[in-house]
Amino acid sequence: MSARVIFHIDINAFFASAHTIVDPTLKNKPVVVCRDVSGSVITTASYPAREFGIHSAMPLSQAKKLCDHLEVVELDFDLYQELSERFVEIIKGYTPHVQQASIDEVYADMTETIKMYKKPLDLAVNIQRRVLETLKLPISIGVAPNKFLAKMASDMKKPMGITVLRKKEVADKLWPLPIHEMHGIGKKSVSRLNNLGVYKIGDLNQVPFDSLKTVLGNRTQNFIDKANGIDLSEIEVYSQAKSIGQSKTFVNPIYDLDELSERIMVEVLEVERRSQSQNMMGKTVSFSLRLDSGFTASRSSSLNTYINDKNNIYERVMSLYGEFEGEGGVNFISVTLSNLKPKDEIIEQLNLFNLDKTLSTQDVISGLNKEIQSDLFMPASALLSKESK
DNA sequence: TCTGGGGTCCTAGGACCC
DNA sequence: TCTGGGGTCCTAGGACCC
Repeated sequence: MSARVIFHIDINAFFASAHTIVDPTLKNKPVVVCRDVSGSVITTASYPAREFGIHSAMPLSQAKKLCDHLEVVELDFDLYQELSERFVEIIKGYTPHVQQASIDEVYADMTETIKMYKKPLDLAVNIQRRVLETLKLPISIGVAPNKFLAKMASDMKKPMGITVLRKKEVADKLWPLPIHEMHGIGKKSVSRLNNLGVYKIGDLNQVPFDSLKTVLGNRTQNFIDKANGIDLSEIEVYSQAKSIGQSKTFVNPIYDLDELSERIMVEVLEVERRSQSQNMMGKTVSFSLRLDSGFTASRSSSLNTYINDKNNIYERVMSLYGEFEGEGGVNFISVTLSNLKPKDEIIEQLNLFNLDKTLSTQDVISGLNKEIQSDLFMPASALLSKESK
């Protein structure tokens, strides 16, 4: 197998950059994106803001102390979503092998595309220029033989960077990096790895495998491989959502059951709207909460059928909440539908099961057949009693 | 020091089946 | 009745990422 050419493309300071497009007067100014209320924290800081030492996750109050002429803009997810889609479309103009990794980054397999350019770097420059011209968004590009190295490369030069990372450069460019910069290693793992004497990525080669395994578990070999520039994972073009969830944090804890029920319904309605607009149905409903005591917990339950309507989701959620009712004020709630499947596939399966009954697809969809209707559309209360038998 | 909201993946125990 | 192994699904919690 010949070497692949993988690009990791990342929009720089995406949310802040997005608002600069809408309001060009923000250009080159210290801008932070977050809710402008006391106690909020910064989601994204523009590069000029970063020069003041401001960064994401910093409390807004602290940022204002560091920069007295700081511009604060509110989050606008519709704007980000639209720009994100247009960004992905541009990249898909270069290759069909594109994986969207998050709202502001993609992986793209450019192995074939790159043959049409004199120098590999020309392609990266071309993409960077096109995204800047058409969307006014600055991007950084990492070019490498696999996804992991491409991701690490794109992080090395920001904003508007292009970084090529070859496998033979791993010892020079990857090993000296602090272990926390390794994608997939977070705070908890960093301190535990430090205890083993692992401070830099290269140190993963210096510690016995069994010691590393106490921290990294089954992924130990995977991390060691990555530290040595090996990553065989594929670009996943057709990835569909695995869960759809909505959550809300309350400034003032909620004690009143009626009010809480309403707040829960708000999240349920959003989950319904999003799953229906994506034509997805789910088998598992999860509910989690945090009490003002700091107690957090989650409960989930799986049905033997797929749902995506508010009544079923809500009844399930409320029965999951029942366990915690009266335990104290509620600070945070989250409603998630998972075990998802496209509605088309569910209908197809139902048709297969019911071939001998000569059902038409329309019968199934409109729920004319009572048996199917009972499973797909019965209220949650009925499902509950049915399952508890 | 958990601030906020959207996710994914892993772990470990239990139930159940062959 | 116990011994032994393999696999899947469910559930709760945790780590991590953007």
